[in-house]
Amino acid sequence: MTSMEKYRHLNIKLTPQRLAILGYLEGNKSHPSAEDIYKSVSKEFPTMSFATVYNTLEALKNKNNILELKIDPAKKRYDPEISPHHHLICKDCKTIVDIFNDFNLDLSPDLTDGFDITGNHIEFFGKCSNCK
Amino acid sequence: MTSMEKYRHLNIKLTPQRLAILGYLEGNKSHPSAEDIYKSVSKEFPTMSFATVYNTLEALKNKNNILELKIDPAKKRYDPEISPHHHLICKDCKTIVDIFNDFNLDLSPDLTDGFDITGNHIEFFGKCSNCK
DNA sequence: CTGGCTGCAAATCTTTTGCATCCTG
DNA sequence: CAGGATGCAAAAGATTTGCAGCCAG
Repeated sequence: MTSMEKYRHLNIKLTPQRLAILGYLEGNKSHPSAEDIYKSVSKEFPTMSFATVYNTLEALKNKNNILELKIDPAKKRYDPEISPHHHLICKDCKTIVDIFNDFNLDLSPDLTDGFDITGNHIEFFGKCSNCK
Repeated sequence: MTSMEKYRHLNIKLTPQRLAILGYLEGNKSHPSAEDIYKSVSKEFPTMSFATVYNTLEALKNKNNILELKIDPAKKRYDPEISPHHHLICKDCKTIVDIFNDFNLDLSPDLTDGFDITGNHIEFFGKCSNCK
């Protein structure tokens, strides 16, 4: 299957830049920032601009093909793993690891202040083996 | 008890500006941003600067007197409630509500990639009664 | 007294936007 | 061939920093 075929279902224009970004994200477990993506894809496309990176990330987010993570207050990070999961983050080096455990997080309605709850996400924090 | 006495244990210099910020935060459940704090305290101290707000928030964070929330990617928000709790956020208006439920979030060590886990935080998201 | 704090302004960093040109569908 | 995408540069926001003068302890 060509990459064009693989991503046709996204219904977005598949430019070479976008295919390069999609290729970089595919199976990527590093939870990269926009700058990480820019730096990597720039090697292949030296004229790549940040606007294109952000534009593409926005499009992919709207198509539910990636998640935008708020875990690092300094910058957004992106996750191509869209099945429900949680995250474990190193307080020192900000490494992020996926956690696929299933937890029961039901809330009794009297605690939810009238909200309709549509989802949840757990952030575990600690220190990774490298930083210990 | 004067506010001086109330905050002496923080072991930071208690300037009038800092006391005003502490007073604004005391019992505040709105999870304000630095700008919210600046706007409010500026009424009392028209020469207040953002540097002082950030400086004070940084000091309080280091003294474990407030939490810095990453819930809103656009800006940091601060929480004077430091006992362990979780948050419920409205995807539309970004209102944040505290959730004091206790959840069992143990992770088997084979999932934690060698991390020492020191804490966790659950973010519930949904739509508040106002935005529905 | 003196080291930490304040206020102001400039700098930094991430993300967004305007616009002319380009190219996918 | 039209509308969306690209690249560049400038703008926008939030946060940080440098520094001279100030004041709480």
